Amino acid sequence: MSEDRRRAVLRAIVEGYVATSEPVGSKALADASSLGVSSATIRNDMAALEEEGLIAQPHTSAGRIPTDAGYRSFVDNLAATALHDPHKRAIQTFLSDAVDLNDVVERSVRLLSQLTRQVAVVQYPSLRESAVRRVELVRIGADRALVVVVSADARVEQSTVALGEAVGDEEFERVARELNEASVGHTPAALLTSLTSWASRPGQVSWATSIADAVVAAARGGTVERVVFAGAANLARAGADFESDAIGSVLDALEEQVVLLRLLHEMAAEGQDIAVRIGAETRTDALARTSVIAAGYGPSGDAASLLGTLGPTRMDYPGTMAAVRAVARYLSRVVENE
Amino acid sequence: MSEDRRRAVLRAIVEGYVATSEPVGSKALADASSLGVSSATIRNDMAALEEEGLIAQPHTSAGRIPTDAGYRSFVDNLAATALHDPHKRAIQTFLSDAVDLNDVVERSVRLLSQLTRQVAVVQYPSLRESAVRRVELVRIGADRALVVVVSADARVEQSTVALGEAVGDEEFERVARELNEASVGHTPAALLTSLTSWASRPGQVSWATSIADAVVAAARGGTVERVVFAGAANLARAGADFESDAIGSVLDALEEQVVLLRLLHEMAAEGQDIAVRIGAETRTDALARTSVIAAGYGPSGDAASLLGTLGPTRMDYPGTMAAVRAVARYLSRVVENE
DNA sequence: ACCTGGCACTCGTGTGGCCCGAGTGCTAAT
DNA sequence: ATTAGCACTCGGGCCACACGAGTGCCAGGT
Repeated sequence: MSEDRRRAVLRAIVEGYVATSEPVGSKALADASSLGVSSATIRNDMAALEEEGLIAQPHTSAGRIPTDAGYRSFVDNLAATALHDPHKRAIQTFLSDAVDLNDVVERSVRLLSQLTRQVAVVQYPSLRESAVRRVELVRIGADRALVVVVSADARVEQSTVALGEAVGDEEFERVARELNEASVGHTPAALLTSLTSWASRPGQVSWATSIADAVVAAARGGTVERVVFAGAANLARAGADFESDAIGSVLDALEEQVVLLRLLHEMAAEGQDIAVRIGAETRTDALARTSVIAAGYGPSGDAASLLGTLGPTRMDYPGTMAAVRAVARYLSRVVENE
Repeated sequence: MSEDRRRAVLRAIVEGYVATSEPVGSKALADASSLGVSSATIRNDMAALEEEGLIAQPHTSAGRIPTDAGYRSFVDNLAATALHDPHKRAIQTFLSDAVDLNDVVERSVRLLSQLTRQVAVVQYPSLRESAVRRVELVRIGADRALVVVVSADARVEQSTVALGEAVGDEEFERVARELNEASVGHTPAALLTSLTSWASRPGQVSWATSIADAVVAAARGGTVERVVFAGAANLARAGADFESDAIGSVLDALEEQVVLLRLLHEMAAEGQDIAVRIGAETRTDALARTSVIAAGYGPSGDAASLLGTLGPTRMDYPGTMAAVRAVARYLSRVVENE
């Protein structure tokens, strides 16, 4: 009862079930697969695999399907698969046409959902450590101002501030100048101290604090975590794998962002180049029948943001992982050049 | 055979079917409803309604359900319904906490989807006619610049421009100053002429045209039409009304934006305060089994943007219409004050 | 002219019984 | 350790049947 063959049987079961979505039996395996043994032998192996909890049978007189643990074992014993060439080219052409960061993210998420035929998720690049390049103060009406913060990585964040009193032009200009002096070149962390001291300078205008707060918030703005997703339709298409109200729960979780972000963070913390959560491993009720595959991306080495896919546990893991890896790599490159 | 009673019967059928999602028969109507006639009479009316094409029976021995035309007639004969008080309050509290335009839109779409238990759609306010308030040019690297355009209605649009050559600081500053002089106060339309002449001024730097183009595009940027949606899960929940791959098509259409935008435009063109498209009236294959309810919103009188809901044709039209109307009204108010 | 009670008819759905075959586990032989 | 053979299980498909909801129509009443 060679250990190797048992792994091969498991792999064949996973692949068969993923391909047909029907439980696979020992006979079919013996006929179709390249393991040169009889169905009886395979049955013995299956019994062992079931003992280990890697496969299960839906009813007594049916074939076997992988359990979550079975998929896990399958994934862990997986050699990295190369992406198909046409897919590679698709990524290049798709992403190279993007005009700005939003567009890049938007395109990436669509692309990934098309490549994998799953729900794709891309977290906006988080720009924790980028310094402030410029702060602009623009008047709107007598007692309101628009704060625009441009960061070193070409992100623009904005917010409006109520000044609380009518302010004259010269004063406004002066404050704007001072504000720039106190802000430019600082990271969000440093900003906090430098602007607090600026705002509490003796004789400072009363609305300086509001402005300072707004600048700090805006500079941090890039840190506000957002995810975009695409391909929700693919969930519905894989309908056979869910009862229809389960689809609803999954969609809810997607819109809920928070849940998904927490999960992505946990996965990032594991520190591999690509992370896979299968079924209950997501530790999220709504996602109990789904798997999430995620990879980090970002400027060289610093994979601070995440992207990935979500789909039924019965999915093509090697192919999806290859696509996620590839898109993450290309996206890193694009972000770096921006 | 009074015309009035026939309308009442139709209304009762619609309401019954919407409530129970089961075909309603003559007996049930006679018992439950307040029309004081026997089931036989109702049967006659039903036969007439069926003749008119307003109702149909799924099989011979079943009750009747409304056709698209039946819903249409029902909606057309509808008096405006008031919104429930708790809902009214929900709208107020929900929207008054918003911090900026993005947030307002985001909150609105979620709110609307919760109120109606349908998919909600909000088009970003289109700001065609707002003048440029300020243009900022920021350097990124030696030969790239970030163009930030702030418009009078406090929108910020940005894009990056390749300059094509390394540019010195003083020159850069000078161009930035000139650019502002030539831009500020102009509407996008006026910008086009003023910036073209500026860029073709004798002795002008070679990259002036690229910059000018970027500014014009950014100023127009508010016109880029985008819709956001929320509540896709509600579609899945109403699963009984769709085969599961129909849900997929609808989700595709939602992500496809273009289709939806075209539809919303058509509806806006009809010029009522609220527009309803039922089933095939959407003239979109993917939406053949759904209805769309849309209303315009925007600064007083100028209802230039749209918002609405989308759901199965079997929906609560009066309630949904009331919610759409209410959110449109509140959103108009908010946008006006911004 | 309109409404109503009655009655025959249709047909979709739910139920129970049946068989078939895929797939298994076990055992004995190689 | 592998294989062939065999008895066994059980889910799904099929058929027949009865039930009942709902209809259409007609004749009689107001």
